[in-house]
Amino acid sequence: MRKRGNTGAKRPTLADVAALAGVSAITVSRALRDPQKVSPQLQEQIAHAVQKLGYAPDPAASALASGRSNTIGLVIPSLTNSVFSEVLRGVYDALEETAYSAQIGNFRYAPLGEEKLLLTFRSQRPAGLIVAGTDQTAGSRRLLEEMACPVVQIMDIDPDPIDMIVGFSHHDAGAAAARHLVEAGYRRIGLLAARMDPRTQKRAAGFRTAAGAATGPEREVMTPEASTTVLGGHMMAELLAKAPDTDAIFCINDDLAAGALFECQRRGIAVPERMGICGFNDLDIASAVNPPLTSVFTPRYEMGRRAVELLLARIGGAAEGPVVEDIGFQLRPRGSTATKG
Amino acid sequence: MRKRGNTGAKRPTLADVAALAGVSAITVSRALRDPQKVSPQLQEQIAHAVQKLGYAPDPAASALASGRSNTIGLVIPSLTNSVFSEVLRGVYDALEETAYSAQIGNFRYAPLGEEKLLLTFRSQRPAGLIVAGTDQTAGSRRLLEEMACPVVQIMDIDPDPIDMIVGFSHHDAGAAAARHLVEAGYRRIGLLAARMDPRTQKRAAGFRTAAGAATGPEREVMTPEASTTVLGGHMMAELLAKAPDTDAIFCINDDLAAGALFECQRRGIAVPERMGICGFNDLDIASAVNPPLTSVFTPRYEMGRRAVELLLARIGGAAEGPVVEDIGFQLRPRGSTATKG
DNA sequence: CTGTTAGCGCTTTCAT
DNA sequence: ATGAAAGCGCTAACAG
Repeated sequence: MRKRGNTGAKRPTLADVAALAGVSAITVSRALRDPQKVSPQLQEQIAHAVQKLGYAPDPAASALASGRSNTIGLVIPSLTNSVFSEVLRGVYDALEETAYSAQIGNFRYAPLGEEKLLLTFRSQRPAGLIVAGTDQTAGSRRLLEEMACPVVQIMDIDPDPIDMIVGFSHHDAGAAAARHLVEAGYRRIGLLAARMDPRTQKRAAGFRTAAGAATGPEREVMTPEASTTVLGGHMMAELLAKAPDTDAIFCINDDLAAGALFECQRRGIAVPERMGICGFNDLDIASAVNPPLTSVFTPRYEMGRRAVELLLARIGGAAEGPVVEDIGFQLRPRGSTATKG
Repeated sequence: MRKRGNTGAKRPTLADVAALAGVSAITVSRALRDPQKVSPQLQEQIAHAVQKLGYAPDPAASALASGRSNTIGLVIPSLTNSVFSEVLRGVYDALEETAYSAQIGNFRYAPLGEEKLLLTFRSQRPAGLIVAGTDQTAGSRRLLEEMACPVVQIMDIDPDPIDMIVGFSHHDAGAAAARHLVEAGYRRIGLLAARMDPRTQKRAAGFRTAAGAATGPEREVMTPEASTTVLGGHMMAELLAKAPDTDAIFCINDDLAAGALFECQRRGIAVPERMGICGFNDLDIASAVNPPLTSVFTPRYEMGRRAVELLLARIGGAAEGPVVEDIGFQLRPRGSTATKG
């Protein structure tokens, strides 16, 4: 067995490229970062030398010398949640072909995890930061305010962002779901909520406000557990045990909603006639089941993309000052809440 | 509005800590990286100074000086695929509390994307690399072989790994599904496959071999599209159109399988009596639907964890030499293939 | 166990 | 438009 690893040949440096191109290192550096500052003549020679040597800049050296990295930090509470994987996709897509790359920090909903991550990120001198939500701890908020780079909050909206924000109102979204169910004729509406993070709570609060007398604490089933489809089934069962006359439910996300639907099928409870179901996020599964689930679409991919765009604009010199973008949501009525009787 | 960013106060450096603790910089460096090399006395003073100044090491400077970073690179073809998000979770969990952090490279199934990513990673001098699959291009394979760090391939198994490998045989897994369906009494078995990556193809090949005369090309529906539950429904419809007498299907993953089940429900096709369904991966959805779906469980989270463990062991000095770990899979029979009549 | 000396590869002045 | 010198913050190698 051959020994692994590039034991010989040191990787080429700027100096090597410079020597081969017959210029100085700094000229190569410029040609690579800001080509217009170098004559076309030299650009050509340099490009040739880079090509020939297979030169790739050392990001560590660059970061050290310049005091900033090409990293965009992304701070999220979960990796598995499909909501965040869509955001991630948007972020990565928007970063494609730019000089920047993403670094994901996952604090797994740990109370002090976010602060710890921000400390780590700070030492990396990121070019920009994207953080989920508006409910940072005081410590996190201070860290973010003092960060020497632009910051975008996503997933939620707030008139007083740390720096920039792009998201939507979870309160309004919950309220929209409630109004839809009431308009569809349901009068005893339950609530299924898992993973009680701040945004979940806001949706729940909006729902309660708008549903008014059509709902009540006796029709709520909540758990701190992460939501899964299986869990949705269990929670539906629990709700039916404690409030059997419930005629509709708002589920804080589509996994739960799908699970609730399956539980209804098992029990022979007709959806939407005997039980209306409204989910949240409009995942793929929502439109695939029978009947398809009414859900509230949220622009997750777009939020990721947009956050990066805002960052890049600011890095590129856009004026400082708060930016607040409400990206909206969209109630999508489907068979699971088709007007009652 | 206050100007954002830490405009004043430069961040403290090793030298600042050293001065405050009354020692030299290198001693601080050692105390932080390898405490046993420093007397308890000085450790204390240094810890105190670090605390007081809020010192955090600069990873760029460290990487530049030492010639290696604390980054573990992860090269995967997709971020949205729930299979990879579980792997990610395993990787992040295993990295927790270590000095290393993950850097995700997503090449989105682009033909030359992987090579491009590896080039980028190489310039970062990663501490280790995790790559999905065994079907690298010749260029990627060469890059990986020459990488000056340990490399783990995951998701698949191969007797001749680049360096280390942990995964399972997709061929065998596909074969196991086929045998199960045949043993359950099905005789005209179809195949639904999307996103035809190398592992998908191996599962399909294993399925065909083991199903023998119980399947055939006329019962296969394939597409390069990414698989979704909605797509599973469409593909089921297509299969029923071209081979109406099909009595069971193997779906290359659970999203497809769930979609196929829903399509059967829409058409009043009884599962498992008139149509058996076997999925793949054993996602949460598989056990939540009605009837629950037979599926092949794959240890995705565990693969992510184990890959990191192998890397850390090697970094920590474990002997060189190929490592091949077959982590297995597990057929989980459920209602959707309950023995036929 | 602790310190000194050099330098990692790049970018920032400041000249020319 | 190009270059020379200096140094970013840390660690390797060698002393003591």
